Amino acid sequence: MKKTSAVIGLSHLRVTLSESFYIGPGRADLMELIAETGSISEAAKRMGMSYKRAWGLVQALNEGFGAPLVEASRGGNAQGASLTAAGCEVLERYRGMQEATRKAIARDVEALLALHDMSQGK
Amino acid sequence: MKKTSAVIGLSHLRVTLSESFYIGPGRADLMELIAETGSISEAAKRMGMSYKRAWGLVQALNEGFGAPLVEASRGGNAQGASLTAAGCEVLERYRGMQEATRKAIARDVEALLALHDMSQGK
DNA sequence: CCTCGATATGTCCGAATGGGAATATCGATG
DNA sequence: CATCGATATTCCCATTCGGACATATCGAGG
Repeated sequence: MKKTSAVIGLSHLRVTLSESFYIGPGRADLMELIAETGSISEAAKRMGMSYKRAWGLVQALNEGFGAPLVEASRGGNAQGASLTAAGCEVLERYRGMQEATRKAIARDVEALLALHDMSQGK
Repeated sequence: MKKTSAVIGLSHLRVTLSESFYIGPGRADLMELIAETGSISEAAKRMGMSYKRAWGLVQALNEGFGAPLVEASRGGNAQGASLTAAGCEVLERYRGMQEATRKAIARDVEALLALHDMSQGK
């Protein structure tokens, strides 16, 4: 069984911009950790995924968007990764959309939780 | 390659009610088709999935929610499937949340699309 | 020119996913 | 009680996904 986010309410929001690009919770979290740590491998470790998978996601982000969202350089002391300006904006917009969605669906979530509890006789 | 919904903008909204239950676009579509056709197998066919998979999703819905959302009966002329009252409400609420989310993120989606086009020099 | 740390990339393999097909089951109807 | 249509359930197998591991690569600094 795959571990599902324990958050009650909005758990997954995916926004598609084109046939080849979308942004969802996993990609956003990875971008955020890359921004925080300055490293793809460290971000991968903190997300509990392999470097290979994280690197694949970065590829999907960059190639899918058509312009780099994550920039990485190897060698020397400048090695590491960071978000481009476009990457930062995509991430910020996504966080904003998450929050807007939470607010927009809050009442329905409450109603569903009530229905859920009632259906189980709690 | 799995066919991804071609819809630009909101493409996936998943709402988690408990550790064992969530409702997302695929499950909602399946429930809707079951309500329309009165049959799990026909709904599966229209969604382009196997009956087995559809049946598994129905199990996940019913067992995960803790109360039946889809009711099925076999034998006789009453055979078929339909949504329970709770199932109808879950579906309607989900559709409402989808619409509320689309409205809530519309401006951000527009901004991202503009950024996307600009980043590609279009 | 050697080391070091992080990126980049390929290979191998186990787990999970899901389809296809076969089969069993149910129950009203004739 | 035989039929029929749809649900319920079980095998088998191809494909995919991703982890583990091994290298290769880069480039500043000692």
